[in-house]
Order: sequence, then C-alpha cells, then structure tokens
Amino acid sequence: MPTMSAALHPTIALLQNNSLTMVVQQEIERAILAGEFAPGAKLNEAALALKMGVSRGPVREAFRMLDEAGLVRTEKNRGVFVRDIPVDEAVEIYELRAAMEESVGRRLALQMTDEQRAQAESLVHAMEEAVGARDAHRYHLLNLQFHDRLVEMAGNRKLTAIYRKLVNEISLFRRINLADESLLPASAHAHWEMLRAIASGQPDVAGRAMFEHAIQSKNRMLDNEARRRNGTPITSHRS
Amino acid sequence: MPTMSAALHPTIALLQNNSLTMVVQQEIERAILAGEFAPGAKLNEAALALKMGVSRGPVREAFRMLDEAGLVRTEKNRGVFVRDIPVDEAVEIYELRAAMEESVGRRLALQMTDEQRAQAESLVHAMEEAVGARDAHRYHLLNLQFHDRLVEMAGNRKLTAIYRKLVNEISLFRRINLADESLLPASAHAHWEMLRAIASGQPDVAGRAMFEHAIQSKNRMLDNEARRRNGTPITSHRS
DNA sequence: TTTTTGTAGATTGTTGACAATATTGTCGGT
DNA sequence: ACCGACAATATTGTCAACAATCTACAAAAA
Repeated sequence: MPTMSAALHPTIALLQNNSLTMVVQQEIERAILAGEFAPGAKLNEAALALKMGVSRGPVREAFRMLDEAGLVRTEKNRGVFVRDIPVDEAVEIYELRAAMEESVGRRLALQMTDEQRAQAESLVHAMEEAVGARDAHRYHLLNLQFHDRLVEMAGNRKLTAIYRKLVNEISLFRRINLADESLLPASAHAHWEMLRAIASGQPDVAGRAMFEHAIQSKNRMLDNEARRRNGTPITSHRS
Repeated sequence: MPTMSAALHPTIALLQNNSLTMVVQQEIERAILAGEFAPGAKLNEAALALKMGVSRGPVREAFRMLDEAGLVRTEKNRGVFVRDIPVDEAVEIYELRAAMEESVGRRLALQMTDEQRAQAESLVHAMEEAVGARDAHRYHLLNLQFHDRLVEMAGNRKLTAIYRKLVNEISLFRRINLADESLLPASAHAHWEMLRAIASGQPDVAGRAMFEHAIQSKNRMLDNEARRRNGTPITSHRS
C-alpha cells in the first residue's frame, strides 16, 4: 500500500498531530474567547471532561497550558477560573501593545511591499463598508484583523505570537467594550492615516502613528471604564 | 483560635501554594536554564518522575507549561525535547527585546527615582569590579540583573513577565556565548551611557540608547555565530 | 442571634494500570 | 556487508480509581 499524503486525509492528519490534550485546549480556549465562559467563572474538570468525552487527564493538561497562556488562573485545591483581567493590568497590556505596534510601524515603513499595502487597504475598505452598514461587530472583527495582519507583515514571528496572546488576554477584560457607532467613521479614518504614515517610508512617523493609535485605544477603554463606574453618563472623549 | 498569617509559617504556605506539578515545573525549568539538559535533549517522562519521586501525571502537566513557555517542544507520541532555538528566531527575540527595552528607556526617563538610579548605578559599579577581577561569568550575571531591574522599574508587570520569558528562551541559544574579556570594559561603559541617557529625562534619548545597546548585543551574537560557522577566525566587531 | 463545630458531599491532586505508538534488535535474503 | 520484514522492547497517551482537600449545611454552644 503506497503511503498517501496526509494532506489528502485531513481527519487522519488531525488525529495524528493533535493529541486529546491539544484538542481540549483549543476547544476550551475557543469557548473562553467566544464568551461561553464568563471571566471569573469556574471551570469544572469532571464536567468538561464529560462534555468532551475524555478523562480528566487531558483536561488538566489543557488547564496548565491555558494558565501559562494567561487565560485562566489556578488556585490549588480550589480549581481553575477564567481570568478576570483587572483594570491596571489591562492598561499595562494596552501600553505594551502600543510599544509593539510602534515597532511594527517602524519596520513596515522600511519594508512593506505594494502587495501588502493593497491587502491592508482592502481591509480598511471593508471596515468602511461595515461603518456604512452600521455593523459594529463586523467592524470590530475587521479592526482586529487589520492590526493582526500589520503585525504579521512586520515579519517577526515571536512578536506576532506574543501580540496575539496579548489580544487574547485583553478580550477577557470587560467584553461589553464595543465602541459606540458614532466613533466608527473617525476610527476608520485613523486607519487610513496609519497606512499613509507607513507609506511615507519614515520609520519615526509610522511608528508614532501606530503608537498614538494604540494609546487612543487605551484611552477609549479607560473612558468606558470610568463611565461604567460613574453610572454611564455620556462624557466627552479624550484626545 | 485566631487565624494566623500564612507568612508566619513559610513551610505551611509553601505546601499550600505548591502542587507537585508546580514543584516539578520549577525544577525542570531550573535544570534546563542551568544547562543540565542540553538543547535538543529528550526529556523522559518516567525517568524524570522516578528521579523526583512523583508519578508521570504531574510531570506531563509540567511539560505542558514548559511547552507553552517556549522552553520545550512536544512531538506527539515521540516525547518532549529541550528547545533548540534556531538563529533566525534568536534574531527575532533580540529585536523584540530591543523594542521592549526602548519602551522601558522612554518610561524610565520620565519616572525613574533617585533611589532607583542609585540602585542601578551600584549594579554598574559591581559590573566594573567584575571586569577588574576578569570574572566574565559574574559580569554576565550582573548584566542580566541590571537589565532586569531596569525593566522592572518601568513598572509594567506584563512587560516584565514577557521580557523574562524572552531572556529564558534566548539562554537556550548556544550557551557558549560568553563575551570575550577584551570587550567587557567597553560594555561597562555603555551601561553608564544608558543611565546617563535616562537621567537626561528625555524619553527619545533614553529609548534610543537602550535600543542601540540591545541591537549591539544582537550583533555580537551574530558575530559569534558567524565566527563559529567559519571556524572561529577572530574578526573585527561590528559597530 | 451569632458563632463554632462537625459531618456529608463534591472537587481536585495523585497514582498505577492499560492501550497505542514508536524505537530497537534480530533474522533471512540478496 | 546491506536491506527489508518482523518480533521485542521502550515510551507515550489515556483512563479509572483512590487520597486529600475544600464547600455547604446543619447542629450545638456561646
């Protein structure tokens, strides 16, 4: 019997490369990021194992991975809980992400290809369409994708991997953080500005643009947080 | 009976917070970073479990944590191996670290206290003593400590945690990377320059100083790598 | 009422056994 | 000597059972 390419049998390749631990880890991570487990919620080993049709061993191993990745927190003899990111840590993540995006901007100013720029521009176009359709959710997804692609284009895989982990963690912070629709047009415009800064070929300009954009994102988050604490009065937005 | 602070009973607190998995994870991590397991070496579950007097369960859970932390790599049905960082990934880590240190420099220029500066200066003094004693190993440790402290002083715990993971990973890259003694005096001088740039209070100057220092560290690594491939001719050093 | 104590149930921590897979060694054949 | 097939061994993947710990609730004491 001739050996056939595993690519032709995706299900076989799946089982060959993915241990139960990996499958369980990905499924729990997906569920957490999808909001199916709220931040602070307790994850029950036996219940999860039963639901996924495996024993507790793989579930426990998956828990250790998710803990190291920062998505859950483990308390000895008490269990694991979906992490609830405190505000100060969210601020730290936003600021660290800003520094990383600044670095990305500098790099892209020097090396972004025409094809890459076209790809990024098509994403902003799609964002504008989402704005026109008043589809804040779709806009949010495209926004995430836009930044992810830029980071990826910088070509530093380690940076990309860490950036994605940070994005995952920040998504655990107050999921009710959808920008209100009135801000979307300005946000779309800001993305054109970033691409223009990158296209200028000046690393400092591009880096500064991406940094400032990320800091504004942090400030919006802080505004939302303050509004929430004060009983949601509609305040003016920071610069 | 009044509840007593756990801090008064350190041994009790130790057992309460450390599961076997945690102990095993820390011990394996220590052994890897100490070079007791060479990069690429296979880690045998049963052997490790036997040596540490536990069953394979906690060892497997520790493996998943170390995998997520980037210290080992897991191949299904084949086992886990100490990661051997390829050159291109080492370059990525150095460049990412440079971006992070630039961010640290900027922040420190604005917020470093006199006490913190004195602490940093005392570390550089100790480094100069190590130079005088021709103690390259001690110099190396102080160098690591100096940068770690600066990063910590920036006050972003997330950044600090990720920085330390990067330092751990880079230590898996060609452990025979000790700088030759002739370079040490210049290196010590460079650290004074960084502190001076921070003390200037100008974020751009301080950030630039720390970035350049990190990039030089990357270039030294690349020089060593090239020398190794060419059969160790003594080349001139990059700027 | 409030606090404490004790017990039953549930949950996590750990272990050893079994199944699945990979690695090593052996034996003919060429 | 070299190569492939096949058995023997070792190692990893998974599971189910047992031990340790925590939680909830009720009874007893202050």
